[in-house]
Amino acid sequence: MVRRGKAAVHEPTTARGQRTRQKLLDGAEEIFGEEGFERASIAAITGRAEVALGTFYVYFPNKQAIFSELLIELGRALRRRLAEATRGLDTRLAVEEAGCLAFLEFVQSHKNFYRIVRQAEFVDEALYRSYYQGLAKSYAEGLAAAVEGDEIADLDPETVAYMLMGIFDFIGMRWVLWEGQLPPEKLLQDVFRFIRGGLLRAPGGR
Amino acid sequence: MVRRGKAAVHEPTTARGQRTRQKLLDGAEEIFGEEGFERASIAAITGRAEVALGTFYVYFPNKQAIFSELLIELGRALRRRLAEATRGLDTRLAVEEAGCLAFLEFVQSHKNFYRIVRQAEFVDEALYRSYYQGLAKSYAEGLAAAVEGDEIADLDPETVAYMLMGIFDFIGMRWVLWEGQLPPEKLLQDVFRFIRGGLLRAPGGR
DNA sequence: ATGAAACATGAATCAATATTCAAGTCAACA
DNA sequence: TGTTGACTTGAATATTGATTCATGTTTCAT
Repeated sequence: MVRRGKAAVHEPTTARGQRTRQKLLDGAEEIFGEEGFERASIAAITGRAEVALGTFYVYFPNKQAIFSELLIELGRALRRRLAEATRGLDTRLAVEEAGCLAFLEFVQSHKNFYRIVRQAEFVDEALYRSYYQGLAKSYAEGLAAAVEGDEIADLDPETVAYMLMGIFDFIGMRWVLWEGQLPPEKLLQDVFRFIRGGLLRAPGGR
Repeated sequence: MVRRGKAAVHEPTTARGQRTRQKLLDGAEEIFGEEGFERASIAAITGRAEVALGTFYVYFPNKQAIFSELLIELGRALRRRLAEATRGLDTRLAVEEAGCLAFLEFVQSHKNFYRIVRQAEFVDEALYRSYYQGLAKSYAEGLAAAVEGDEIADLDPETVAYMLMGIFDFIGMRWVLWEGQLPPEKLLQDVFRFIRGGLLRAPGGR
């Protein structure tokens, strides 16, 4: 029999438990997004979730645990969405464009997404890195294949992955986060033109 | 006569005071970088600065004030450095390359820079935005001139500014922050090739 | 129907720390 | 050298909030 230092934190077995746990995750996403990790109090989270304070500790051992779970969940959801949005597209540029749009739309429907990811740098640095490393890795694989197939210029795939993530991140910040809307179509076209130019066989030396 | 709710927080008039205030700013940069705003305690800051706890409140009214001042200082220092590094260059692409390198080097010598900027989103959101908006504005002006002079493709300058900032930000994170070094020359060349491709007259429709 | 798991509750504990303040120390000038 | 304003000190205050726990309540298999 395993002895634990603390009361066991169990996965809920009943439907009621599942619901409560989910309410806590939802509340936490909102509160963390609004206040940031440190200023988010457990009381605020349970308040938003409409459960009592103590209930929190039935499902999570501490504040950091629910945050980390949230980050993992959001990362998974984003990647699922991206895979879905780009499935079956046959040119790399089409993948980029669809992926960019899906990303921006995802952010728009998870406004607290950015803020949670950024907090993560201070809350759970290892997880923060693996979030980006994971994204970059699968991104780079797709790019490497496109390089292989001579579809795009021969640039280091990981480097390109980080550049593209940076572009999307900042465009998302500027428009979705600050203005609450997708960038106007005209600007989105400029984003795509820029990326297209960068990915296609670029001019050689200076 | 102006009445204040609190004891006046004065700028130091003597050299000793100047030194002490600066020690506090330096200590704060380190501690904020290491711990993040919320977890950074005033005691830790004064400890690092080697002054007594109470001394802090002689120079700053509260924790947020020193943080904001730090962000403003760092922003200023970065822009000064960028202006210096790109002064006199005559092609836009040369400006981009020199600016990119100067940025990465700046980050390397101010390791806590990133973390402070990112914390800012939660500590002083207005200042955080104006930090990026200020950078983007002067960036966009340079780009607009290059578009005007038909040196680069006709893309929305502000959009391009955010894309480039995103690229630099992520490359800096991946290499300088995570590896503690500038990207290998080979990768830097790929970054420049990508940017060159994006900025030059990009292929039209798909 | 009923007893045992599961689940829910919120007052109490306990540590951390931002900020204040009353009492010193220093440096320079008259 | 005595005086004064500038500067420094660190103990005391006051609040906040994470976490615990003893006590109810609900669910459901039998």
